[in-house]
Amino acid sequence: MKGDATKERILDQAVDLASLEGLEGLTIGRLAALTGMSKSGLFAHFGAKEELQLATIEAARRRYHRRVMEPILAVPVGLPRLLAACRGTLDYLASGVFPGGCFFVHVRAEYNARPGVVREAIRRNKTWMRKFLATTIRAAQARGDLAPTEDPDRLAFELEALWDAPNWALHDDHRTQEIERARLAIEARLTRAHVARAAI
Amino acid sequence: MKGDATKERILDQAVDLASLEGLEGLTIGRLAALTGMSKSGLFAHFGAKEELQLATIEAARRRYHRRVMEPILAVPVGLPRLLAACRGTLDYLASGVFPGGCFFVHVRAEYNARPGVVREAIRRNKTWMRKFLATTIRAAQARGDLAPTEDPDRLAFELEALWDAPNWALHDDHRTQEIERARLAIEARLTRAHVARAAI
DNA sequence: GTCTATTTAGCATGATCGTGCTTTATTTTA
DNA sequence: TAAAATAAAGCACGATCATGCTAAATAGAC
Repeated sequence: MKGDATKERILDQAVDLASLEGLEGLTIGRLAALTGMSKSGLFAHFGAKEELQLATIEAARRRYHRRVMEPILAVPVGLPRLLAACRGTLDYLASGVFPGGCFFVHVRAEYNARPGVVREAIRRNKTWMRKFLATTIRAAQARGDLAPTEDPDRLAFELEALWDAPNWALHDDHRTQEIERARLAIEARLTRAHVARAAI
Repeated sequence: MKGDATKERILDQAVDLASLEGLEGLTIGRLAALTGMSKSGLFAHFGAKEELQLATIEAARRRYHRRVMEPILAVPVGLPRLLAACRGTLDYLASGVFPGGCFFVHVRAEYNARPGVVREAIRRNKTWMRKFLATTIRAAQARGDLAPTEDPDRLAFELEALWDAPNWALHDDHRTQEIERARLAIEARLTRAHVARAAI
C-alpha cells in the first residue's frame, strides 16, 4: 500500500521536527509544508492531533531502538552489555540520530506536568529503559562483575542522570566537552562499583 | 505606580504557568484569563510576546534566587556552602517553588534547539549556576576540605546532572524515592571527593 | 483496460494566536 | 479638585491552529 509508505515518510519528518521543537511545535501545517502535502491529506492519516503525537513517539522509539538499542542488545548480557549501553548512549548524543538532541529528553520535559495519554506513552519509554538497565546491572552482579552491594535501581538512576545531562549543551560549542565529562563520570562511577576495566 | 504591581502579579502567574506548560504554552490569552485581565490590557505591559517571555524568565530567576539561592549564599563559602547548595537544591525540587518542577529544566529543554534571545537568556542562568558551583568547589579545595585533584567543572557537572534528574519523576508516585536516590548519589560522590562528613 | 478502493487535495469552519488602534477608566500630579 | 498621565478595555486584523466534508486523483484487483 502506498499510504503506509507516505505515513512512514511523514513520521520520519515528524520525529525530526519534534526533537527540535517538541510535540507542540509539531503542527499539522508545518509538517504538511515539510512533506509537501496538503494539510488535509496529511491529517487524514491520523484523524487527530493526539494520534499524530502518539505515532511520532512510536516512530522515535523505533528509530532509537534500531540505531541505539539493537547494537547494545547484540552484546552479551551482563557487564559487557552495560558498558555497551554507556558507550552507545554517549555516542548517540553526538551522532545526530535526532537533529535536536535526545528526542525523549525533550518531550519528557514538555509533557512532564501534562497528564494524558501522551505523557503516559513517553513515560513508558523511560520506565522501559530504567528496567532494562537495572536488569542488565543485576545480570552483571550475578556474574560477579559488579559489586553485589550496589542497588541496581540506584545505579541505573545515576547512569541515566549522567548521560542525559550533556543534552543541555548539545547546541553549544563545548558540547563535546560536556559529553566527555559524562563519560569520565560514568567511568569513575563504574570503577567504584568494582568494575575492573571500566574504560568506555 | 499601579502598573508595576499589576505587572508583578502577571509575571507571578506567568512563571507558574510556564513551569507547567513551557514558554510556548504561556500564551497571552491564557495568561489574561488567569489574571482576569483583557488580552490587550495585559499585552500593553510587554509590547511583544518575546518581551513577556524574557520578563517571565527574569521573574523566575528572581523567585529562584530569593527562595533557593539566598539561603545558600548565607552559608560561609567553601564546603559548608557546597553542602548547602546540594541540600537546598534537592529540597527545592519537592518544595513547590514552581508548580511544574524546575522552571529552568523545562524551558531549557524547550529552547535548547531554538536560537534566539530567549535561549540565550535561559543559557545565562545555567552558565551562572555552573560558575557558582565551580567557584564554591574551588573555595572548598583552597580550604583543604575537598580533594585538590578534583576538576571543579567536572564535579559541578556531575552535581547538576544528579539533582536535575529527579525532575522527570516529579509528578509520579515515586518522586520522593528519586530525590532520595539523587541525595544518596551526591553524598557518595562528595565522599569520593574526600569530604569527611558528606551527609546532606 | 475497467472497476473499485484508497489516497490526497480543495475548501470551509470556528477557535485561538500575537498584535495594533482607539476609547474609557483609573491614578498620579499640581 | 482640575489637569495630566497612565493603565486597562474594546474591538478588529490577518495568520495559523485542529478538524471536518466533498471531489479529484491515483492505486491495486480483475
